[in-house]
Amino acid sequence: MSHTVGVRRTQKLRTRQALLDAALGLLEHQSLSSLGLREVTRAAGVTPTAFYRHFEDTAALGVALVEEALGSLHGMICAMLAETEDSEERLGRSIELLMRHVGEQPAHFRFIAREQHGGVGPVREAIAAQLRRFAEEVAAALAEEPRSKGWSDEDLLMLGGLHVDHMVITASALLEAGPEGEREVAEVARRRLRLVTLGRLHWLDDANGADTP
Amino acid sequence: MSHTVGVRRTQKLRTRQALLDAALGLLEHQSLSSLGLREVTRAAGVTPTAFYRHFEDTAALGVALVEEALGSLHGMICAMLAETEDSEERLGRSIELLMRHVGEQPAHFRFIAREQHGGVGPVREAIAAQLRRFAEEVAAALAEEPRSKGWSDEDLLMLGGLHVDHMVITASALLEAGPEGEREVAEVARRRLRLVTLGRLHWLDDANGADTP
DNA sequence: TGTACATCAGTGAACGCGCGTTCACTGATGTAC
DNA sequence: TGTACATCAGTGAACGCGCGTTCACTGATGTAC
Repeated sequence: MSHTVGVRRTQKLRTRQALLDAALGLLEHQSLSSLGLREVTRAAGVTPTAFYRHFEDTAALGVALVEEALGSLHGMICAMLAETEDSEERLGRSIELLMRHVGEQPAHFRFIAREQHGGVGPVREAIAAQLRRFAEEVAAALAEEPRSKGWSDEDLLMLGGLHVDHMVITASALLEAGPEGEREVAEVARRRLRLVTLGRLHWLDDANGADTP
Repeated sequence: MSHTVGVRRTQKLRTRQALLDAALGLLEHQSLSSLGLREVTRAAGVTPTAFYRHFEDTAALGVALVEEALGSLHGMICAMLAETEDSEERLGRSIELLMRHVGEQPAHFRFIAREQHGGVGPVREAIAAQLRRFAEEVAAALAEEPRSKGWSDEDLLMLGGLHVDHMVITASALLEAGPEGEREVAEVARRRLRLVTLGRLHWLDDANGADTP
């Protein structure tokens, strides 16, 4: 047992995680571009200099947080797709699923919503790239359904993106509303989703891309 | 001519405007929660202490910026409603209108998109209140249309909110895309809008609120 | 297994800097008579 | 119209503070023989 799976490596990862957790907590009430390095290390219980063993600066930490947060988002989307075959009832389920995930990982969703259009370029780009990937996954899942017959890849991607954007907006609205306003936000989100689904059903009736009167 | 419309008042307003303009410029590459008071006064060409003659702190300046930015947004929405009676063709026009406004006032749209979910509570609330008002205006305008017959106020508000959110998202995407990606973003936005409009046409066909199989 | 050396995560002191805020001030603008 | 006083937008010096970053360090963990 020359190295019991690397005590040093383990401890280093533990500290790194403490930094990420501390940062995520602090980001509940401010945005990344105002997050201080010393503030994070103080909350994590290490010296300021230790920070540099893990990240170049707070922007790099932000990018790492994107990876982490979108892990939970990805889990959420997979669960959504597994439960959903797009009937009205399951559509309601997907909102409930989102509510549960937001309740369990509020900080992750808040971080994504806040930094999606935030002031730190690299983080914004990382989020955009991941959300695009999610939109593609949703589009691929939608393509499997019978009612997507005749749909172009382009239109499926458009629809996937619409669902992803709607998810982020709804998550943010749920966080903003708090427990008391939750049900109302969910109800409106459900109706929006129903509207989109109705549009989807009639997408091919119409001349589609045309601007006929 | 004891007071030629108030030289003092005029000059004060000029300085105030200089502070707002300077801040809006600086906010292109950062978010409000990291904007410094000295940074703003430096860019505006006054001493740091002069700031306090106009705003209590940078958060208050942010709230003032919301008022200003949403003036141009409001103009945009009125123009949209004036040109729009919801035919497919006019729907395309509304996107072009948005592109023009975003091109003319990029800083205002960027500010709203960035701070809508940003780290400064009072600003977030001010934006939310104004966007809700806009959603109501859009809902009221939609209510006037013949094809809104049978729609409940609740559903009209839901649709208005969907359009407002879509507008903000599209504006942000246009800014992110820059001149070269602009047309593609506009095309996707147009298709999303068409999907929503199709859903709207068939909203009452369906049992509406029901979860029938 | 035991020893001698290398690695490196985290420390603690020190630095220069820009921050937000206070204060007493100045001098142009406004007001009263 | 002219004069004497009040107002107040903007000044400039000063403050204490926390920031990001540097540096030489310590001592537990890892490695080679």
